[in-house]
Amino acid sequence: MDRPAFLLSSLGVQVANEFTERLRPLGLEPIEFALLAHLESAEGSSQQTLAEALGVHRNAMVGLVDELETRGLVQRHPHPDDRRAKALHLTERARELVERGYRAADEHDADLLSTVEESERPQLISLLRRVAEDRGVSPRGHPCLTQHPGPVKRSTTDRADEDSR
Amino acid sequence: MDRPAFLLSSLGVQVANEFTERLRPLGLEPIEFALLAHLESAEGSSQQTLAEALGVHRNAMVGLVDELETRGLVQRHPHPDDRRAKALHLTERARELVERGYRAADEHDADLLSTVEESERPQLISLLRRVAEDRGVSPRGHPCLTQHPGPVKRSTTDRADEDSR
DNA sequence: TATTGTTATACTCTATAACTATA
DNA sequence: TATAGTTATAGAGTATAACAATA
Repeated sequence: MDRPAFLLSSLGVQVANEFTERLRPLGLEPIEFALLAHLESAEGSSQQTLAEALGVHRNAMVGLVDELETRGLVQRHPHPDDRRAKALHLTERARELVERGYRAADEHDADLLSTVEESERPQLISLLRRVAEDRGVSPRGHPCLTQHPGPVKRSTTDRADEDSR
Repeated sequence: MDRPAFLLSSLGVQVANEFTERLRPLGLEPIEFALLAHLESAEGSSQQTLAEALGVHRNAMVGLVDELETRGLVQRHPHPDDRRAKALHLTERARELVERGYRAADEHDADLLSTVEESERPQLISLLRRVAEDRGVSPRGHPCLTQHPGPVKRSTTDRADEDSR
């Protein structure tokens, strides 16, 4: 099966699964790593803001933060500008985990490229980036694995014009 | 984010979602198309055999076949060699759908490659195939979208060596 | 009146076990 | 005793709606 679409999607799922496995020893799910990593460069964000950045619903963010707070990785502080909101902060332990997560990602990348000639790597990356940009790939996370596919616009009137059945 | 792993996984999920959308007008889910397409080249297979080929559990296969049978796309005949088994057969309508599905896949592939120079396409495909082969990507379907991730080997003793919490 | 965080509920999916009829 | 297909049930995950506090 040399179809580009087939290759890309099965390879993509495989790679996402591999990353999940590399994160497992750190005790992090991909969405949790994404949350912590994003928070690291936006310390003090509100849950709402973070939720939008990660593409999860604010209701789901509650449970996510609950879990990470229980594990001592994030803290909810009062938000300086808005008394309704919580300002999220990373703990020292979380910062270490994020660093280890990035290192895992580096190792993963190196492993992925190991079969590709050094000289071909820039081209592969540039081709992938070009295709991804062309399709407007959102720089979010791994919707597949993080199980936050977003509202699947399949409202009432859908399935209307299907021709089987 | 130019990490190969990140590019590959987000692009893969995107591409898989696009294919799902292209299949929608045919009234087929990816797993259903996979089932019909596979059956086309293995007419008369038992549910068990097909289930293994597609990477779904035999229990799940029942509902899948039920649905397709209701829609008049597959038929359960008595299996010539084994009275316990059902021999699955495609209807004429299903054959047309499979052809349209393949055509949708062709269009999708063409669209994917439209931003890539004609001269670069063979190399892109060969690179992807090389990486995929190196990782032992199973030639199955789109586990992500078909929602059949298989048993997630996360047995009792798992999560033992996690270091957070 | 709108927004932030929260909780509760309903819904969808899937994994498991158990049953039957055959082998 | 094992296997093919089936069914039922429980569990996980997610989406939706509704609420209190604040803007």
